[in-house]
Amino acid sequence: MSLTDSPARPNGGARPTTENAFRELIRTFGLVERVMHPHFARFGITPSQWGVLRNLHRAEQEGIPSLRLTELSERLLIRPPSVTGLVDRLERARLVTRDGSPTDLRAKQVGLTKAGRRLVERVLAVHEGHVNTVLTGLNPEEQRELHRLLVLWRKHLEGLLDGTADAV
Amino acid sequence: MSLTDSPARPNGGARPTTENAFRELIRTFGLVERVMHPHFARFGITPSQWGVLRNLHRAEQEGIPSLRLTELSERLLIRPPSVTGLVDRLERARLVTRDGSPTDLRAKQVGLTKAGRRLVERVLAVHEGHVNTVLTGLNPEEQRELHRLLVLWRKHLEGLLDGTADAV
DNA sequence: AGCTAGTTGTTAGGACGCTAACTAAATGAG
DNA sequence: CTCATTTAGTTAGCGTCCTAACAACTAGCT
Repeated sequence: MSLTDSPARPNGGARPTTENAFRELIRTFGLVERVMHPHFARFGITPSQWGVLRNLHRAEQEGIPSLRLTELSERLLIRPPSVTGLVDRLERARLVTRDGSPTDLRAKQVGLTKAGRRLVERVLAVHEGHVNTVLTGLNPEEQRELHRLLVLWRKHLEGLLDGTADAV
Repeated sequence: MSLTDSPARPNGGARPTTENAFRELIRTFGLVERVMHPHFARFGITPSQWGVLRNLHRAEQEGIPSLRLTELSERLLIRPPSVTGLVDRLERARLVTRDGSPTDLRAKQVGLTKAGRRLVERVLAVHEGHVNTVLTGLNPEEQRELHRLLVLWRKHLEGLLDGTADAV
């Protein structure tokens, strides 16, 4: 993906344009990805696959044994065709099952297998520690502030997307 | 890539784990991408392709008429094989040229075509305005603060990547 | 009941990123 | 000079995401 525009480029010491926060987000995201990828690779899965497993696991803990593809799509913020492929690979790895729903013959119910559940628990056992490592560059107050600003920005972006089909 | 883990999930008002800033970064990034993609699509290019064109244009303005593939790879923070594909498509679209270097027969010099240069200038004419729109959700001070925190975090992540081959 | 309209998921095809493995050329040590 | 090593770029193959188009099914209106 990479919306990357250019690297640090000293900028000759001139006008720090409003574009800086923007670029920094993109670069930081790339790094977070690079740091997290090997973390999950140790368990034989990708970050995206973890998203699916984690959501199924959470649902289970709320007493919901399986989720529909559309439901997963909404939770993961990706389109249904992407979920299809993701679930294909997880199914092939025997980590999830995909069964037709009895009440709605179009829908598919995706659920964890025993192996899938075990994997999630193994990952969770070290996950929080790892996320903390990733975030220790900021103290708790900075983390809260960063979170606050990102939420603020995100709300604004959501407004942009909802409002404009494609206004300049 | 979507490191997506799950959506807002009210969290029942309980322990706001340190993971929040983390998740918010991922979600905000996804939105930035969704907002920027159509912006570039209007010009028939993708955000990644813009990265190439913009860097070539910047180089030209510094008196450097072309960049090598490796140089592009470093500036864009992506691996050489990805640059190959990117340049392939830009070449097919007649926006850049790829010529062998006379001094080093292995190297390829990538440069803007006339059409590529025109396109960059057309994009630049509206680009800053668009970036500003994207960022108006935050006032200037908030933008600076967000930038500061992201840089802080990024430095930390870079340390993690340099230091550990794969420590837990 | 019957027909239209909307939903659910899939397939097809494209772009982007990665690693691993390879070719061709430059470099450098003996 | 020659041979081993390093560097530049490409190819092959995988995983992720997207849009467009489609099949199958549901639902709602008459």
